[in-house]
Amino acid sequence: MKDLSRLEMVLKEKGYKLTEQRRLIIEAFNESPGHYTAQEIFDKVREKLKGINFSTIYRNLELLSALEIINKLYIESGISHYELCGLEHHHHIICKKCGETREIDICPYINLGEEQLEAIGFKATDHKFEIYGYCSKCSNSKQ
Amino acid sequence: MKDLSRLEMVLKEKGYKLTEQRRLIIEAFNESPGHYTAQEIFDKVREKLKGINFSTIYRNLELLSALEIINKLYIESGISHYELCGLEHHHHIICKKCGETREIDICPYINLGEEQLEAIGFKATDHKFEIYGYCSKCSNSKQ
DNA sequence: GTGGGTGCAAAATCTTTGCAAATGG
DNA sequence: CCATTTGCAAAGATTTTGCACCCAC
Repeated sequence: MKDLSRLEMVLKEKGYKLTEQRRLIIEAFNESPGHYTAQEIFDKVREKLKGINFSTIYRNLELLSALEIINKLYIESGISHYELCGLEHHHHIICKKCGETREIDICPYINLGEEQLEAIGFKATDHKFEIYGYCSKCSNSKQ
Repeated sequence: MKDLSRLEMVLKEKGYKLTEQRRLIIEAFNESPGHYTAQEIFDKVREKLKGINFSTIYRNLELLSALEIINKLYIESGISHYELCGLEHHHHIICKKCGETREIDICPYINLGEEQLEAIGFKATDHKFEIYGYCSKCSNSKQ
């Protein structure tokens, strides 16, 4: 369990308040590492605070992304996923058939020459690497 | 301009028909390389076939993705983008402030050891690499 | 107290689906 | 011909917004 002091600090610093709802949203992420949709976070938080509203979830996921407390991922289809920042850095492999997503700890960014980015004045802060294919279950029964 | 023979073949092979709508969708991609939203493709095609319907666009973008004629990208927020397959292989850098997307020809996959994938029986077919950060315009005026 | 935050309801946006009519092979 | 495809209309899913009330500071 990650402590909440950093969260409190970042919020206060920028003039945001530490509400019950915000604490519970972070808590939801803390309880099990991984990436979740807004819906999943909503469900988790509602177990503890039944009155919570969907718009509160969205507003805060957006805020927490802007504050770089969580990361917004665009893994699948049209649904945004979110994960806590500062987890061990990882990427994803995604099965094109069954949709299963797994984490891998290969990170190609390390070996990357950044000359091309520097040349155009781009300041990289973050990156995403995803490998698509067929998992062991699906590559056998592949159509 | 890419010729359409490959498209025709792939469609026929699987029992799909080469309709005016499908030709125009591919034509829209061919006219200028890049990644487009369903809306953008709809607008482009409608210039030539005013009766075309949005659901036709979506159904065919989905079909063409499944046939690996186009690629579905999840670059920004909740909006799917599509691009022709078989363009020179490239990846994207995306400005977190203004949303500008540029192509880069860095590909980290080449240097990648695949042992970890082989170990779990994952057959990779495809990958995506995206770098987020601030473009030269935005990194100056960054808040 | 006061400005930011929340719940609620409603709308906006993006995408999918069912069905009858049209059409490509 | 006839299975596939389309247009249309409607619904579904996800996300955003306006507003009155509430609460953390």
